[in-house]
Amino acid sequence: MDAPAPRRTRIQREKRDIILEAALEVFSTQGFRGATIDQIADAAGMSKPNLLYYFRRKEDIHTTLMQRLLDTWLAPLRELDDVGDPVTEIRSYIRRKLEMARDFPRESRLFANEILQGAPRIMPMLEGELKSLVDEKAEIIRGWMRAGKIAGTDPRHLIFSIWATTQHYADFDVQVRAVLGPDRGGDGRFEDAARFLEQLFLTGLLPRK
Amino acid sequence: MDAPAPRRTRIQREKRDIILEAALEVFSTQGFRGATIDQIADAAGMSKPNLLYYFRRKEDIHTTLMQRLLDTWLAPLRELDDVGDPVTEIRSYIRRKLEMARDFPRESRLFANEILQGAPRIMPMLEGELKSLVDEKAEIIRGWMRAGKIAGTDPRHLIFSIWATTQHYADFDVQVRAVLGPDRGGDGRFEDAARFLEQLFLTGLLPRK
DNA sequence: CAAATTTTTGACCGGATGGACAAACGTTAG
DNA sequence: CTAACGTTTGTCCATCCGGTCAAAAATTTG
Repeated sequence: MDAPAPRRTRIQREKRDIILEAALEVFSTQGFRGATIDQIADAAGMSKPNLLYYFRRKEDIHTTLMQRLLDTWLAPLRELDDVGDPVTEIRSYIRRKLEMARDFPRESRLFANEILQGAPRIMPMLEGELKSLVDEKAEIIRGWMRAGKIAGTDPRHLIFSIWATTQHYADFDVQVRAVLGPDRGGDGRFEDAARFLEQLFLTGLLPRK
Repeated sequence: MDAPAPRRTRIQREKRDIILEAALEVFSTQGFRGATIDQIADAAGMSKPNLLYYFRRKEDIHTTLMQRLLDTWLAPLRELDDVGDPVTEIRSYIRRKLEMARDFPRESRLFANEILQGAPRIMPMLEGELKSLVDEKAEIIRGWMRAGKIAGTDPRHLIFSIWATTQHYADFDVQVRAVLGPDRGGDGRFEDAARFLEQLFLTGLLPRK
C-alpha cells in the first residue's frame, strides 16, 4: 500500500475541497500547463502560499482531481450488466452518460484535456483499469449480439460512439450553443439530445417501412 | 479590406510554412497557453528570434493556423447537397469526416483545444459562418425527412453526432489505442470504425427482424 | 563587384510563474 | 494562561516566457 493514511483536520478537509473545486474550474478550461496556481488560488479565495500549504505542488492538485474523477467517470459503464433487457440496458447507459455530461461538464472537459494532451498522467490507468472494464462490458454486449437481442457489430466501437456523442455536449458546449442559438422554450437542449440519441442508437436513420 | 496584400519572398513563404507545421504539432497537444514559442521554434529547427521575424507574436501563428484550418474543416459539410440519394449523401459525409479524422488528427485536436477553452478566438466564426452553414444543411436534411427518405429527427443533433463520433477517433486517439490494444492485422481501426458508424447511423442497434 | 535588402543570431528585458521560507496569527489541549 | 500545534501571509527567489534590439551574416539587386 502506498497511501500512508493521511490524517487530516476538519479545516484541511474543507480547504482541500474548496481548492479542488476551484482547480476543476481552471484546469478544465486551461489545461494543466495553461492553468496557473495564482488563478486557482484566486478562484478558491485564498493566497498562493496558503494554497501551497494544502497541496505542495501544482501537479498534486491535478493528480488528486484526476483520481477522484475517474471513479465517477466510469460508474455509468460499471452499472451496465447482464440482468434485464439488453435494449433497456444500453438505453439507460446512454441516458446516464448524457446526464453526466449535463451535470458534470467540467469533469468531462478535464478528462478531454488530459486525453488531448496525450494522457501523460493517466496512461497506465487507460491501459489497465479502463481497458479491462471495456473488455468486460464488450463481452457482455457481444453476448447480446450472439443471442440476437441486438444487431451484431463491434461492441467497443459502440462504446466509443456512446462516449463521443454524449461527452460532445459537455466538451463542445460552446459550439453546440453557438449553432443552436438561444434556448427558446421547449424542454431544452438536454431532452432534445436525449431523444435524438435514443432514436439514433436504436433505429438509425433509415425510414421505418 | 483589412488584408493589405502581404508581398512575400520565396524564403518567407517556405519558412512560414515550416513554422505553421511545427506550431500545429505543438498547439494541438498543448493548447494555446500551454505551448511556448521556444517549443515551436525548436520543432521548426530555428531560433526563437528568427521565428519571431516571420510571425511577430505567438497569437499571429495561432490565428493564421486557425484561418487555414477552418476552410478545410468545413469542406466535408459544404459538399453535402440536395442532388443524389439522401442515404448516400449522409453516408459519404460520414466517410469524408472520418477520413479527415484519420488524415488530419492534429487539425482536429487544434480545433478541439480551441473549443474546450471556450473558443475565445473563433467565437464570431462559430456564431456566423458555422451556424449558417449548419442551418443551411439542416434544412436540406429536413427536406429529406419530410419526403420520407430518412427517419424524422432533429437534423442539427444529427450533424453533432456525426462530428462527435468521427472526431473522437482523432481527439481521443490515445484512449482508443489504449482500449483496442495493439493493431493486430485485419484492415485496421479505420475500416472497423467506418463499418461500425455506417451501421449505427443507418440501421441502429435494434435487430433486423 | 558593391550597395541595398533580407535573414539570422546572441544578448537582453520585464513580467509571470512555480515554489520556498520564516515570521505572524489563530486555535486548542493541558 | 501557556505551550504546542495548525493556519495564514508577505517576501523572496530562480526559472521560464513573450518579445525587443542591434549587429552580423547571407542574399538579392544594380
